[in-house]
Amino acid sequence: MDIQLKRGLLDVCVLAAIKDKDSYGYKIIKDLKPYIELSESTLYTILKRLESGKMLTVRTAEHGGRLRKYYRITNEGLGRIDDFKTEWKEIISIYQFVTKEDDKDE
Amino acid sequence: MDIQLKRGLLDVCVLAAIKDKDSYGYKIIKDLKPYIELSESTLYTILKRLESGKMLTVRTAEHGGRLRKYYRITNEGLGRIDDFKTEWKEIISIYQFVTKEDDKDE
DNA sequence: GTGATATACATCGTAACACGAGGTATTCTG
DNA sequence: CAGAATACCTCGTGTTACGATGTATATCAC
Repeated sequence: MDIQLKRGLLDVCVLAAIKDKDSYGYKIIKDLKPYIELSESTLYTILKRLESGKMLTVRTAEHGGRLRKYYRITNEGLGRIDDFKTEWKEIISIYQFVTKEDDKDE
Repeated sequence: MDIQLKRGLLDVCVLAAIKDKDSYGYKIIKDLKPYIELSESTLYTILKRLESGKMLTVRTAEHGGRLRKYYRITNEGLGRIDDFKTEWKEIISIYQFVTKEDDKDE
C-alpha cells in the first residue's frame, strides 16, 4: 500500500487493535499484518504519539521473564475511531469522484 | 478532514480532476472543493510532483490577457488512478477491521 | 477612478510522519 | 550452542501539506 495512504490509517488501526482487549507492541504488529503492515519503528512511534495524545494508557507487566508494555484505549481513543467513521463518508465521496465516469465506454 | 488522511488522496484527486478534460491550477482547486480542500501552495507542489513523475504534461496558453498552465493527464497518470482502485480494496478491508464489532452491545 | 476581490502563478520554511538501520536483552528451538 | 523469535527502543532521512508571502492582471462595486 502507498505510504502516503497509510498515514491516515495507521493511528486508527493501532487504536482498533487494542479496542476490545489490551495489547502490546509485538502482538499489535502481528494482529494488523493481514490488514496493514507496519515496522516496529513505526509502531513504537505511533504508540508514543497516541499516548501523549491521551488516546491510550500504558501499563508494564512481566510475562515469561520479559517485560511487556500493555496498551489500553481511552475514551478519547474511542472518540478518534468515531471521528474516522465520520471521515469515512468524505472518503467515500472522494472515491466516487475519482472513479466516476470511469467505465463510460465499456 | 485529517491532514494525514488527505496525503494519500490528494495526488489521485488532482489526477481525477484533469482526467476527462485539461485543466489549470485555479480551476482544479475550485472543482475539488466539494470533495477535498487544498491550498494553492499545496496544489502547485502536487502539480510539480506529478509532472516530474510523468503523470501529466503541461502546456502554457494565454487566456484573457493572462497566462494559464493547462495540465493534461498521461497514461501513467491514468495508471495511477487504476492503482488507487486496487488499493481501495485494502482500504475497505481496513475500514471493516476498524469498525468491526463496533456495535456489539447495542 | 479607486479600492477590493477574483484570477493565476510561484517560493520558502516548518512540522508531522513512516521507515530503515541499528541497538539491547531474553526465551525458545533445532 | 547457534539462530530465530520475542520485546523493547532511538536516530536520521526523505516525503509531504500548509501557512506566509510575493507578483501581476482583470473585474466589480461604490
